[in-house]
Amino acid sequence: MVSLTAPYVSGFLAFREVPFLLELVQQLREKEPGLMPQVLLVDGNGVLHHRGFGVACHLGVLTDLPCVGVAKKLLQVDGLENNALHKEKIRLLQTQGDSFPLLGDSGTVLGMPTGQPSPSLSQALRSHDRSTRPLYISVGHRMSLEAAVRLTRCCCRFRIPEPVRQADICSREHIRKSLGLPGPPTPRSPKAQRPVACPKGDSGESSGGAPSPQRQADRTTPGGRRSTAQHQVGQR
DNA sequence: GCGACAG
DNA sequence: ATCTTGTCGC
Repeated sequence: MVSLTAPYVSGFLAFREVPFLLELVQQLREKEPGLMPQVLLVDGNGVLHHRGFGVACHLGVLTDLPCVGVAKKLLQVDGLENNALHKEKIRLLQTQGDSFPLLGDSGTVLGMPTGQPSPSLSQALRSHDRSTRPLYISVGHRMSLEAAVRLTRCCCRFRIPEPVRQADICSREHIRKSLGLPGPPTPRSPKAQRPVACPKGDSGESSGGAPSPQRQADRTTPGGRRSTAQHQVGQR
């Protein structure tokens, strides 16, 4: 558990989160070098960024590890807009298959939106779903966009790639345990469960070698209505 | 008032 | 991020 000091400002996420992520990597290097991941999936953007250098780039440079930016929303930069046209392209991803390049006004390919990851794992997808929100994959460090997209999709059991999802789940759990526990020790009723993100079908097939552990995690709590940003964060 | 807004 | 609302599967 750490305490964040920097507030969240769009475009400056790295300045808030990277110091803690970097420290985790360094601790790993020192104490458990055998567990050092070959690549990090970072919750945020890489080059898909106002200045072409999002948190995934930032962390990549400081750790010298390959990094992939995995964002859940389109950061509207370099002329990219989450407008009707874009949404239509996203909607087509379902049927068209994979993804398309996000080309900024500058002529740079900034990223790739990816739809539902593996059709083989989710065939019930076609029940009449519209909620297909994409992931926005961008290069962080030392990896091509194509490899980043492939790797990310291989890690997806649900919408959120499993390394990111598990970091999320584990960090929330850690925080919940740390601060009293209004949680779920008894999943009693078949009704009152926490609805999980994704769709319906998923053939229970797990890829043998999820190739990449990863880093990431943090949850913030409003921390009172003081304007001073004192947020609490879980790491793992 | 309205749109933006990675997490 | 957090919050609501709605849908679907078990």
